[in-house]
Amino acid sequence: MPREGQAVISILRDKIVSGEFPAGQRLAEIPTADLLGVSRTPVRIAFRALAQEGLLIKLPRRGYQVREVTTEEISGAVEVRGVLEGLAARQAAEKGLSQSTQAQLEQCLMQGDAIFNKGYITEDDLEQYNLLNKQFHALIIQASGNPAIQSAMQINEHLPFASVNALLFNPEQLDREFRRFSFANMQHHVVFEALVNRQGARAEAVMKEHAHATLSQVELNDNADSRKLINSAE
Amino acid sequence: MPREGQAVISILRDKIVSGEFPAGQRLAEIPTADLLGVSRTPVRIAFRALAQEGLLIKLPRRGYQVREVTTEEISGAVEVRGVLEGLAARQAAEKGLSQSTQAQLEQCLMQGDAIFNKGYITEDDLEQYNLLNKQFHALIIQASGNPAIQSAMQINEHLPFASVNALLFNPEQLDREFRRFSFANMQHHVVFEALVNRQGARAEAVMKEHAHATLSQVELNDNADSRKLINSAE
DNA sequence: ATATGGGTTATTGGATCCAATTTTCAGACA
DNA sequence: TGTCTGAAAATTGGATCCAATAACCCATAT
Repeated sequence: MPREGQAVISILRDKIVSGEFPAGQRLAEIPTADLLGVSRTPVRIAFRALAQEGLLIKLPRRGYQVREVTTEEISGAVEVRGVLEGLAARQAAEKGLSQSTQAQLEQCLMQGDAIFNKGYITEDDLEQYNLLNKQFHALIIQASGNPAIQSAMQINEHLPFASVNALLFNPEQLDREFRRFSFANMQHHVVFEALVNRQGARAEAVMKEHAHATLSQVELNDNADSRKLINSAE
Repeated sequence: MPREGQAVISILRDKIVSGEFPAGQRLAEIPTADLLGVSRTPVRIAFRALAQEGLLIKLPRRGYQVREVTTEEISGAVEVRGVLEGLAARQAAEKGLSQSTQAQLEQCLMQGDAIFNKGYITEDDLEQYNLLNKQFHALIIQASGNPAIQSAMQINEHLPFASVNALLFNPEQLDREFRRFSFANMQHHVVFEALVNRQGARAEAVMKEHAHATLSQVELNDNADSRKLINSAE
């Protein structure tokens, strides 16, 4: 049985978040199907799914359109991520960490320290840190034991630039980025400490603040061309 | 053009949340298509959509299954709703209410007061209050100007019993329910006051607490049979 | 008696066909 | 020249057809 359906969704999602399909672009079924070399059926399903994710908007009788994402929306989504991850941290603290989760979080922290203890960073370092960061956040959401948090974040996570999975950095100012991400790594330590000590409110507050650190408002106003996006595929 | 697609999703969603398709029930495409008198295509799309909403889970090669919703999941979803609506209230307070929004919120409060000033309630009252409640919450989310909040709540809102749109009450203890909902209405007043006075943190805290009030933990442990669900269709 | 293997069946996913509706363009009339 | 009307084209959505694959069952062999 052809099992391309999921692939079509991923390909189209990539083309959207990478900017290959620019914001505002209209997408019809037939040209898209031709482009991907599949029939209209999987494309139709993909369009619906991506519309539900919020990447496309449906124009009645005119197909779909790549959604415009404004900086207001991004900061709104970051704010949402903050409260959701804050909630996850609080619930994880209240519930207590399992042995295994605690060990895995410590592992993340140690590997992060190794990166920043050098005193400088390279692009490769950031790529590696991106994976660690992703894992750290995923572990805490897991540890909260609240599946609704993950569901609620799903939609947000697909918005380009708003996701934890997409670190945005400026390769021309690696020293500044070093300070930024090294600070983020220190915040991870604080969150971890709060989790271990069962300090729910503290964990929540730090995590909420941490959401802003990952994507600072300053970045939003920077020149987009000079930035680089590490978008780890799922 | 046949335009039943959206209807198929709604019908199936109804059958699931109403319990006509009990939790754990397996659903295959062909029997479902026969049942609804449509072809497999719209059913397939509906299954995918409902799976993304979290009402169905996909069993590889075995179709879909109506998802079991545990009380832990419900209270988890209520918690998520709390932080999201809390965020909405804070951002609405920080941003300030528009004239029109303030007027509409006042309208909701006045109509709510009219219901509870009688000193007792009927089932019809609760039905009416359900609409007011829904409108009140929707207005605040709107007023936050943060569309990501709405997106994030979307998934949660489809979980039965966790939604603002579904008030759950016990018609055999209308006096107790009177106290509960009259208290909820008073909380609305406090939220409104905080919003008008631009007290973001206060609005957030009260709203977060208010989420718990709508569906108290006590209710979860009650005998389900004696309760009645008002589920206003969207 | 049980386990394994082959064949049948159930079931999903993609491709194509068909119907319906809207949009758009062109021509005609005011 | 502008506007209105009608027809054609574009496009979506549903139905059906076909292929592929995994589950299931029975038979046979150890």
